[in-house]
Amino acid sequence: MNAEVAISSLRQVAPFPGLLREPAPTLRDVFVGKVAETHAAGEALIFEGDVAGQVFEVVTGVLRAFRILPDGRRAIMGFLYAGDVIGVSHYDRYLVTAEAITEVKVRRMPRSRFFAEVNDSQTLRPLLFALLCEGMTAAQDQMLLLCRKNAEERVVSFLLSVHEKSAVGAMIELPMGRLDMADYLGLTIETVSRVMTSLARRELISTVGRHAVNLRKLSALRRISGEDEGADGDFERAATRRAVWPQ
Amino acid sequence: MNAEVAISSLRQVAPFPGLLREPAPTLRDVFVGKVAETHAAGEALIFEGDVAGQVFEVVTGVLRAFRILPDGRRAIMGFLYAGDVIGVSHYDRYLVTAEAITEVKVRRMPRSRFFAEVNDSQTLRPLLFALLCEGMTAAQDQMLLLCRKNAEERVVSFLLSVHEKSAVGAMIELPMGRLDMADYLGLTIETVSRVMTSLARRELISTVGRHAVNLRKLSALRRISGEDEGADGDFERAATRRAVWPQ
DNA sequence: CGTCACTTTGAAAGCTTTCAATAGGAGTGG
DNA sequence: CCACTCCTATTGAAAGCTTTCAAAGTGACG
Repeated sequence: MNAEVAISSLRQVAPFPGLLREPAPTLRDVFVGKVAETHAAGEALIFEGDVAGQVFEVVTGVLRAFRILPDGRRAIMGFLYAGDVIGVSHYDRYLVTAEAITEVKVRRMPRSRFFAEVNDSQTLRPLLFALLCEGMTAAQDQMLLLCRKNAEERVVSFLLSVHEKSAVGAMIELPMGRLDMADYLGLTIETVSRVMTSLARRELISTVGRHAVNLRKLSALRRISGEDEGADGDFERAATRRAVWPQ
Repeated sequence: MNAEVAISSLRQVAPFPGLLREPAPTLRDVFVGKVAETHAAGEALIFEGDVAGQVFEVVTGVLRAFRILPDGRRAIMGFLYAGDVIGVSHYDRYLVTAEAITEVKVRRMPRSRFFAEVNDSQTLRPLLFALLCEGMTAAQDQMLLLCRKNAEERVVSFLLSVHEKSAVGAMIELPMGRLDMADYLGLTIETVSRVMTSLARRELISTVGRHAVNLRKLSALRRISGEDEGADGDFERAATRRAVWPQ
């Protein structure tokens, strides 16, 4: 498990993950020596609006980070996996609530110490910078998805992104429930369910229980996701749909 | 104009802008001495996918930063105002295309030098960090908007966010066209237009030409935006709409 | 003052949501 | 170990909001 974690963490930072074999420094190095604490599924580690005193590193398990509108509507900003860090911001309050989806193990440290250590280290600093850039890129991908993709494209894009994170053949795990997926993709639970059913009926995927999916036709799924260049697809439509962009 | 710019730039960085009176260091200090270049409306400064060799600082004017799906659908990730910086990332390619909406003046420098200078400066480094955090927060606000708000809430939220950036009474300027607003808010141009018309008919706003709006009833608009706590509103609905969140 | 591009408005269609009911899984207790 | 119960997921039908298609209106600019 630890090796897997290290690899996934590496990929976030190294431009060419395949080229790296020996252990490279990662942000998680700041947390060495801290004891890992365990939280049960459903527990919240931090609450939106609370004073942001601590920074956490996910060692094991998956969390959801979300914000809630006053009337109760929830939007999940992202899912946190091993190697991810929560609570990094220059605001004095947490911007999201982070809740365990599965049982999780995390290590924590005071935010002030975290920043001091990272700031003093010539090797750690670029890693924090890279982490923030990764986060920004993920956020932009998500904005593109929410802004311009339909329900099927959203679900397929999500499945593929999970696949990229944890590529073990064509099998992916979905620790989160359908409601989490819906609140992440800007859909309702029913729509997510319908899309999944439809994909399965077309044999593009097959569900294995509620929390695992077999991506049976990856290339077809990539085409559906909306981000495929359509190498074999119709070039015409792509060129004529919208006149590139207005001046 | 310069004074205005400095103020808006300060707000982005200082936790308590009201407390600062004398010139504080800002990221733009890196660009002093660089000549400002002018670009006409419609011109692109950087292209998504191009090698990211340069970092730009907006001196004057407004730009749009966007990504495009293979079939031509466009999503605007954000609008860039004076004091904003483009091209900062640890990827070697630009992630977005940045196009001038109005005539703009920018200052540029090689990315490598930008990073070297920021990295060497004890005062500049936290400013870059703050900039990234600001960007992350804006992205999360946008994800919440795109994920869970309806058309009217989106448009009103946008108008209010512009108002916060450039509060000059109740008047705001919208240098971008309706299509830009639509591609930023995940709507169509027609829907944006309809919402604007509806708001005007209800006298919550009044449009002044195409590029200026008078926010006539700010508190009502805040209530509509979806983010209002509803101090005077019905507390019941907020509490019962969704059972907080599922375990 | 005419042209062109952008915006507004209308009507119909479509996709997603809402409401409702059934089905399925996981955990608990007998 | 199996039955029961509860929570989550799936499915169906109708409603609703936004989009699409189409046309008229408005403003900027040469």
